[in-house]
This record gives sequence, structure tokens and C-alpha cells, in this order.
Amino acid sequence: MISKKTKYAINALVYLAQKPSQQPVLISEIAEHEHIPQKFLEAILLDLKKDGILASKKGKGGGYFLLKSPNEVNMADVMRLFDGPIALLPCVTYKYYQKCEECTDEASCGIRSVFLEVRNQTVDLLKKATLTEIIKREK
Amino acid sequence: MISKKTKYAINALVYLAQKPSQQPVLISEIAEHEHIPQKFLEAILLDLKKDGILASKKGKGGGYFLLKSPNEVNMADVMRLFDGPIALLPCVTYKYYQKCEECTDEASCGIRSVFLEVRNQTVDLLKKATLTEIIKREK
DNA sequence: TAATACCCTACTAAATCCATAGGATAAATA
DNA sequence: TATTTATCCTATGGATTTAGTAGGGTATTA
Repeated sequence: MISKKTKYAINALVYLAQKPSQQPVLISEIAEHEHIPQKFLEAILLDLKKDGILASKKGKGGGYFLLKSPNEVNMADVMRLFDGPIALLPCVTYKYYQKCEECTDEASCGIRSVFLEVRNQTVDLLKKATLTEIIKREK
Repeated sequence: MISKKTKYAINALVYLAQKPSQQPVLISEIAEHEHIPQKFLEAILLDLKKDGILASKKGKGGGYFLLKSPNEVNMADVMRLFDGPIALLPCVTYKYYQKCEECTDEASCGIRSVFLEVRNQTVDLLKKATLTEIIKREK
């Protein structure tokens, strides 16, 4: 299961992607419309900003807006940002790789082979799932 | 990521599947060979027994052995037993289904559509991943 | 300069994970 | 029948993660 944080992030991003580009949207507006606790959402949007997906404007007339193009933002990246690796085993992840102590030969491990396949298929689907794609599917 | 519990369960099952059928194997032997804390393994094997995958024999000459055939035991079932649903969202799982509060029309939800696809593909792969299949891949 | 709205740190309740401890129960054997 | 063997069962605990809340700081703009 993905965390609520990731789910909220996706909801917020889909919402922002449907607004006129570069136009700041209030945190409170997103929070209310998407039913997300506002203070919690603040932290989420900040993370998305630090990652370069969103940008913000302070003061009156401020808010958050998409920095990246909606077809550049995919679910694999968002999930990794908040929940870490997508793989189900540490030995089939690239960035967070960790060897299994019990494993003598990784290349011939049948368990690893299965979970590597699962990971690759999942990452593939999630990379194709951009904001543009999600919005397209709403119709 | 799957829990250590699930990983240990899979390791133990693969080990047992390679032993002569119906022949009891000591918890201590599995624990040592697969580098699993013995007391922790006890609880895991008990769960597998309650689920009908394993059977046990008490007393001298006792131990655990596979009750189901190795080609009937798949990774989807094992993962569900210990970690719960495989799906990444509560609204795309069958047994543990839960509606998203914010969702007005599930059928047209683009996010759900994506994660339903991921779930189906994953479950498909994991169902094909039986003990027989895993052992076959070791070679 | 005052209002607005994002930014930052710290804290917490609850749940989950990964075990460990200690004994109860059942089966085989001498 | 007593003893050994090995599974079965209950309770407990530390560490980490999750899902927030509280409260104020800082920058921008009208």
C-alpha cells in the first residue's frame, strides 16, 4: 500500500495539473477540494517543491503551481519521493540496493528473479502513468 | 517492500519444497539453514500451517512439511497471508476494499485506473510464481 | 507597514515490525 | 509410565514509521 502522503501528493498534483499553468493555487484551496489536512499538505507540497516538481509564490496572490510539464511528472517518481523504493525486495532495487545475507549467488536466486520481474513491470507501468495520462483517463 | 516475515516464509517454503515430500523437517534446521531467528520462524510456520500450506508433526521425529503441492503454493497467497493486500490502493483491492472519501465516481477515477492495472499485472505475475517455478529458476 | 501565505521545527498518539521469553501441550520412546 | 523431544501458545518490548498537530518564522505584495 502507498502511504496517505503519496496519495495526497498525487491528488494535489492532478488537481494542479488541471489549473491554468503557472497560476498559483492556495494550499487551503487544494486542501479543501481534495479533503487533505491543510498542515499535512503544506509539508507534502514543500517536498514536491524541493524535488523540482512544483514551484511556489509567497505573499498575497501566492500559492503553488506545477513547474514541470504534466507529461513529465509520473507516478514512479512521486512514489519514490515519499515512500522510497518501488521494488518489493531490497536486492532488486537500484538506488536502495541491499544484499540478502542468506543469498550466496544472486544471479541464480529464483526468488530474486521473480521479484525483479514484478519490479520491472510495475516501474514500467508507473512511469507511463503521467499526470497527463491520468487526466486523460478521467474522461 | 515485503516484510521480513514474508521473506522468511518464502525462504522456508522453498527450502521445504526441496525436501522429500511429507518428511518432517525441524524448525531448528530451517532456521539455521535459512538464517532466520528460530522463535520468529516458529510463529511464521504456525501461520502457514493454519492456512493449510504446511502440516506439522509433534514429538521426536517431528517437524514441518509441505501439505500443498509445490505448484499450488504461489507468492500472491503467501504475501497476502502475512502482509495483507497486494494492491497499492485500498480501492483496487478485492478482499480489503475501502472507498476513497474524496472520490465521487470510482469508475472514472484516473488514479484508480492506473493502480488497478498495476495490481492486476502484479497479482498475475505473483500467482504464476509457485514454489515449483522458483526452484526451476534456480538452475 | 500590515496582511497574506508559504516555510520550518518540534512534538505526539497510534500502529506496525521484528523480534524474545517462558512455559504448555502433544507425541514418541525407553 | 516417565522422559525426552519438538511443536504450540501467550505475553512483552524496543525501534521505527505513519499520520498528523501546534506554533511560530519569513518573505512578498498591496
